[in-house]
Amino acid sequence: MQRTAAQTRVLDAALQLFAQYGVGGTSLQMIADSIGVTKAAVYRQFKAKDDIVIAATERGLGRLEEALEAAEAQPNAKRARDRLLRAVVDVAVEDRRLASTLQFDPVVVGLLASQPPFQQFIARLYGVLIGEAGEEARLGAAMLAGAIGVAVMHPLTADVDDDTLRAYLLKYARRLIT
Amino acid sequence: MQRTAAQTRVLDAALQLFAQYGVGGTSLQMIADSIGVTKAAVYRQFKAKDDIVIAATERGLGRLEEALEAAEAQPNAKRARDRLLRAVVDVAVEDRRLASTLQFDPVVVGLLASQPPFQQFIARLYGVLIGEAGEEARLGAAMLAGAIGVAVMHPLTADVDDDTLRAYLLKYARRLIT
DNA sequence: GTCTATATAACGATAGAC
DNA sequence: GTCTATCGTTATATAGAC
Repeated sequence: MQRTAAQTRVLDAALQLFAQYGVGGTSLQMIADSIGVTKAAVYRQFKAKDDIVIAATERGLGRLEEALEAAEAQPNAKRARDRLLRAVVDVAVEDRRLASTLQFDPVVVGLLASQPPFQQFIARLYGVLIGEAGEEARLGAAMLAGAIGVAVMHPLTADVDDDTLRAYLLKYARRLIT
Repeated sequence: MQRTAAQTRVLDAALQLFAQYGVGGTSLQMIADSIGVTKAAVYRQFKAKDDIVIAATERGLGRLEEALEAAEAQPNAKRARDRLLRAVVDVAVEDRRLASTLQFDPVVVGLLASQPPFQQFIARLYGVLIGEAGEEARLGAAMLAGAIGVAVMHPLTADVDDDTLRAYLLKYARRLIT
């Protein structure tokens, strides 16, 4: 989806506020104030608050789309999984706060559950990461999702630089899904 | 803190709604309706919504208090850590949805950050789990927190029974902090 | 402890001028 | 694309009777 400059400004401000206050704790007034316009100007770009949440999520997950397609085209399952895992870690580290907002915010979770395209995307992601595997593999994947999402924004890791964080995450992540 | 029966009814209803809709998405009207009384009756028990959130969190973390004290009294650091880890996993599994609400809800996180007693409790918890260790141990602990919190409520693990979940969580958890 | 009723503020969202 | 002004709803919270 191609966004105008005004829409991009709204999304940038919204994502920052969502990460800090949660989606439910972020009002359109706060978004408008943060950009320096009125609420009406924001509504001109997105006709409802839900649309802002959805667009923000699309932008966040969009960065994984390319990596997912590449992984699905890779015939070697183990290699596909490893490359996708690397992409997931990259995105999470690069956008530390966004990662946990999208994964854990109750409003985002509830909204995404009602949007089939998102469910399908997530299903494809896990399909590559754990295949059609059994109980133990599913549990490992669930722990992996939480481990990455939380580790990148946890106070304990706030002073860890990106490269180090990436390296450790990959190392431990492989322990969880191998 | 000793609670009256009326206060307990409020907390029970609040926790269930918090887990389902998030704290920000749960109004006092919803809590009152769920109990079958009016808002005014709820305000009689807790003078503000924040107080309900704090009391609910206290009750959730209170179940770890005893285990934490026992662990701190244990001279063998490795054994102390393992016993505390077991208690954390037990509480998380037993109250699957509550665990992630308390850890990840933006409102809870923001509110707890302004309550020194909670910060101290969390610091004590991590103190036993990772000691005064370095970067890698801190990162392992952060991943561990996310892994447990997410795994117990993830759709991928919804059909895994408690005993199996506990066993797997302990097994993988030890891979993260050893 | 619970009720009715209300104060006050903020929310999401829209109309219409510029 | 942004503004002022406003609608209708819901939120937190309180006063006072029973």
